[in-house]
Amino acid sequence: MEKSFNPSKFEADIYNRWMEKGYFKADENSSKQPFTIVMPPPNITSKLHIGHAYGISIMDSIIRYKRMQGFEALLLPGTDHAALATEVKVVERLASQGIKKEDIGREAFQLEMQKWYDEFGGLIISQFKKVGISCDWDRLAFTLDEPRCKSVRKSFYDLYHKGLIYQGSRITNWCTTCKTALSDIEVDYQNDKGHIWHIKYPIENSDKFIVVATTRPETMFGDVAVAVNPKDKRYKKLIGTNVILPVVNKPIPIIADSYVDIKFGTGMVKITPAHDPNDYEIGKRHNLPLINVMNLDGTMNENAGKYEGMVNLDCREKLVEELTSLGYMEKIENYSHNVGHCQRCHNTLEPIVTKQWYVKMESLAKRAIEKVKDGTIKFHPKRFEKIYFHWMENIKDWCISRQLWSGHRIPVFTCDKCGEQIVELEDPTVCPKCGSNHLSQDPDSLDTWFSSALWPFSTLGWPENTKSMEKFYPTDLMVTAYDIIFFWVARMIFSGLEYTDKEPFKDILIHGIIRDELGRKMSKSLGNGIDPIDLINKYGTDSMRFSLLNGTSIGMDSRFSYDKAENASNFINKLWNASRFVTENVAKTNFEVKPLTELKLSLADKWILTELNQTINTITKLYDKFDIGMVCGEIYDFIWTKYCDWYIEASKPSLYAEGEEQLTTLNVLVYVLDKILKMLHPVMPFVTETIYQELPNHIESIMISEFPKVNKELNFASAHKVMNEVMIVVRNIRNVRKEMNVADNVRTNLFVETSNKEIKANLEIVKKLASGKEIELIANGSDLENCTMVVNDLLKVYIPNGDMVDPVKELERLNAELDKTNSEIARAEKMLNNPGFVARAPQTLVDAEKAKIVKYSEIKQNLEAAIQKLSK
RNA sequence: GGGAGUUUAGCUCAGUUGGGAGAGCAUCUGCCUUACAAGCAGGAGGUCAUAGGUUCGAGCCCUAUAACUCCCACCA
Repeated sequence: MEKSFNPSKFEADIYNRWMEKGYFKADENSSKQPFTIVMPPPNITSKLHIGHAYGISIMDSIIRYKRMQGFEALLLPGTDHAALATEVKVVERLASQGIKKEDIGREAFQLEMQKWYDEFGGLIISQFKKVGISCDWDRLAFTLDEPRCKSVRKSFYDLYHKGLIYQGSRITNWCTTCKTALSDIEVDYQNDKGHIWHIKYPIENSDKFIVVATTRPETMFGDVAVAVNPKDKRYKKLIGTNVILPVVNKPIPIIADSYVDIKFGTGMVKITPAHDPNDYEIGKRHNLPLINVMNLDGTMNENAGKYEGMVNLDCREKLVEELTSLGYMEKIENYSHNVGHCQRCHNTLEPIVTKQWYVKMESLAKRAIEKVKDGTIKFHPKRFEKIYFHWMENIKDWCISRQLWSGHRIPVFTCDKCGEQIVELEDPTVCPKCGSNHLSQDPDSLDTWFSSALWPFSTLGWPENTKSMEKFYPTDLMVTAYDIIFFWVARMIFSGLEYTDKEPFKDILIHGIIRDELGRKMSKSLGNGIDPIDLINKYGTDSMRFSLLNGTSIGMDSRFSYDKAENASNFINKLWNASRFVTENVAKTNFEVKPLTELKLSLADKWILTELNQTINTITKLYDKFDIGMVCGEIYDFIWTKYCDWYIEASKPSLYAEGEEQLTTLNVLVYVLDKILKMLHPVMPFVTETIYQELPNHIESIMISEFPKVNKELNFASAHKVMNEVMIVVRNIRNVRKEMNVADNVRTNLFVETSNKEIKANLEIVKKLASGKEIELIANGSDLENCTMVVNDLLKVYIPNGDMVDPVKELERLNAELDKTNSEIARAEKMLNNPGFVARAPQTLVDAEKAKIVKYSEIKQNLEAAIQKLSK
């Protein structure tokens, strides 16, 4: 093995070999139990970002674990066309060349979209491969490809004919830049600073006036009433009278509606049903007309009189001037309030009444709620259920039409002659009602989330009854960030239940987002984004994965820092060097693999094997809980602290001996390393594969090896306990040496007094760990002069002081030890003297406290004897 | 306005059903000990946000308070 691990040298080759061998493929004809994760398809809007890398690292770790456990593991990859988001990008790109999409027309524009998809789709896939994900590339899906078009068509067809899709005119959020309607959740609210204008509306046939406040004065051309609260005593008399709309000079009635807040502003609200959702509702209740004053591009229409054709904000400015000059302006105040913005282009949205397609949500939502309530679908962490329920229980009909040229076109055809609406699985050519062949298709596209909602089953071949559907559906796990619970998770759930009659997945793992070092969201405008590919180039894929995963807990955000990447990199170096140590010693000897049960194991061997079992047990549970963050921490500790710091050091004496002892130790070293690599492989696929290939008994690839299981034959509880005590003594000896200012490179003789057979048989281990020069077993150390003593209940170790130790200091140290021991005894006694504790605490705990008293009393005696001797 | 989350070492965060406060980084001391100085060994550093309560026992459970973060709603 080389001196250090060089990721860039190995990774691409290893990945290609895995692909060539077909390890990533999932076989629908397999008899193994399936485990399926369908990957959330990234938008092909640009390249991979760190959030993708994080999510996919979680998924890949889980899928590799399941594969090693013998599941037919499928990680299904794909990409999303993200109609609006991508269209915005393509429009921007064309604009930079001075081209408008209208200039080139729908068909040519779609070619531009295709160009974009080809360019970035390929890039994203190659980047995913760099992250090392083991997905079945033969199944690569795209939300806009042929099979997915069929799924979309079928689902629309079904919903339409069940009467769950309808067309209606109502007020919707409209982006005047993107020139499309948006669904409610595509609106981002921002607190914008603006003004609130207080405008006088004269009362008809009177010289008095009322005052209404508005943040959008230009909408007054659409005013059809002024509303007051029916309980508002100030205005009771005015209800039913008219006010004159200034500039327009039209009478509108004062109406009563409980929606109006008496305390807010003047308690009078101008009602503009065509441009405000609340006014729209009030208008409906009072049968008021709708007066639309705006064109879809944000300019004013004929209802704005002389302002027709003017952009709304210009109109606002001019109108305010006119109102002021005519004396209608009461006052203008600064005002900040939440304003809806387009999620994609960030432009201010205008609520406008348009004709759109909607999905009726009530029945769909009901079932989707039930399946989470009854535990068929589980959220991890569970608290995200609440967010889901809240949204589902208050859901409004879903606006699915978008006035875009990209994405899935709405498959509704209308007969130009008789007006018949036709929705079929294939494009119709003649009208089934009148036979006319003059049919026109709805010009609009579907919300991109309409196709995303079908993803868990459209990717498996639905609506065809494929073998893959049979084998892998319902899928097992969905892994995604909390920010798309509404957009995606909720919609997949009701869609899956509606179309396939099954839940689309059993478990949903919700992860947090990766923030920057200061805890800020990564964003283009802040320029604080971290490119995962840069990280891979600098630290390697395994380090990147580990730095994103280690120490995270599910559902929680985490901060990225280069320290973490450094730490991961150091960890790999540690593992690499430990492996080098093992394999080089294997190479030096006549190594042969032997079953460990046939070997005479040392105390340290038994200890590490018992620790290994415990770690396997813990890690398996953590993987099963999808808690990859803890998996990383647990295995990090096992490798670094247990295997390297203790076991490898303890193994050296017998390793440098020859014969049976050496062979045994090497076998244990190799055995444990093999398990380590396998446990770590799901998280760090490349370095583990590289090292694994150096092990003497390896198979073709670690990827297809079996995940470690607890081996009960290799559990040594009592040896484990003894070794733990030895370790405590060793630590104490090291501690004493420090206190006595013994340099680390100075070795001292050690005299050991013990009745424990295991310790007697493993003195070399103690010598090695405690920097001993020579070690000798003695029957009774009380005769030894001028020694420092370290005690435990199992053994006493005497260190001859030589000239360098100050007896006064040693006395101080022993007294401090004694104090500590006394306080331990006092603590245990206090607990045992508490009748409540003895009566109510579990017996094991009570016994443990009693045992402590015995143990520490023995230590106390030894310390007191030593102190007495030294004081003489 | 409604809801959720967070608050633990200087920093980033773990902490399983309540049973002696943990890691990484940073810091201090000593070591080039034949895997690793990207390392080893040993320290120091905490009123677990605050105040109550339940309990033999609370970082963990309950109640209130404070600060920060996020989501939903969108009062002109």
